[in-house]
Amino acid sequence: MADFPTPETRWLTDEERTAWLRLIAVTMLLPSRLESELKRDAGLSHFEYYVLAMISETPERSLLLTEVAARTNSSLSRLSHVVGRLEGQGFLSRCTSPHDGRASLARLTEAGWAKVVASAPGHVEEVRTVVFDSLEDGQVQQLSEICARLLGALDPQHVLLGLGERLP
Amino acid sequence: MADFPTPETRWLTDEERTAWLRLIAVTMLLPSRLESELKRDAGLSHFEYYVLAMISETPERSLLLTEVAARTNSSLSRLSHVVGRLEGQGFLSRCTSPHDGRASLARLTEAGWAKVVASAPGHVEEVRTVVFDSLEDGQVQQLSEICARLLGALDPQHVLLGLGERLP
DNA sequence: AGGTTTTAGTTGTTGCTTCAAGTAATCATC
DNA sequence: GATGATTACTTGAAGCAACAACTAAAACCT
Repeated sequence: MADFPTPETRWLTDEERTAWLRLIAVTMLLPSRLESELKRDAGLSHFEYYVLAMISETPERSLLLTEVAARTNSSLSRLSHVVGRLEGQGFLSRCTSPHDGRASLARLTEAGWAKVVASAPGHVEEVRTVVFDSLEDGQVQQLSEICARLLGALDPQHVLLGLGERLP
Repeated sequence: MADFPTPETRWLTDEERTAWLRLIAVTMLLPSRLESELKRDAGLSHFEYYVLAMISETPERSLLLTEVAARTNSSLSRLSHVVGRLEGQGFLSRCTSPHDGRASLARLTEAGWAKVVASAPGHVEEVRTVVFDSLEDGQVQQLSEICARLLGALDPQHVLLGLGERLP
């Protein structure tokens, strides 16, 4: 659209272009692969699994919705709908935070915990087959470092990795 | 679910786990970043842009829907809806293939070509800021190689890169 | 204390995606 | 050269996500 005032487009080199096409292909295929594996084996969407798994890793097996939303890069609206569904299926329950009347905690039920325990191995196996089995030893470290740098641009506060607030 | 016959889950090492969390964060954030940039600057979804851009790169500025679907990892159904919309906006037109009465060609209109020309620089700039400006020189090559390996598992036929059929 | 602002979450609408079913042209086979 | 199978797409219904508008609690600010 507004193409004129721009000094000059810095087009991609061939090397960059190839890397880009491959990266974009990965970001298209990887989510849908995980999606269908989880749907088939656990009856959950990847997002639903991710929410349950994240809550399951806390000591109390409960998390503030705001916190879940931040760590999953989801809007509170989306999360509210999804948590409503998961609650309807009996995997978690909502209760108002004792410290803050606005906030609600999502707490895993026994069924929810069981669901995670049952689904995790298959999911990890899938991750292993798709990602790590394909890579040489050194490449895991390389991938990690590269993604860390990309996240520096995509998520400067590192909210998604749950490191949002590291107190001073 | 069926968790028993599995020999033993091969859990992720710490290094792998970190790499995995970062990779998954990237696959969550990168698409939505491109999505909002394109929506804002060009009024297109990333998928719509990708379809137009892919067609624009052919000599005739036209492609079979099947081919587009394969290269974008989209179902024909999804593509049919999207192409319908893009046609409604005047960015492309459909016509039946002369060689195969079942197949249809999507051909860019002048407006469609203009749209791609207008949107591409901003999009490339965004890609550069988010991805390549963050990386050291060697890392572009590393990323490219790593993604190529992942695609080996995700897309063994390399359909997405448009290399599906290399005739004998 | 009172009023504004910010934060946390919910709800409803709109639109895109997926899924299932259907049509029509072509290929394959006998 | 008819019949069955496959391929290429279309269509309609259902579900999920994005967006906007709303409620309510807490924090902030004199």
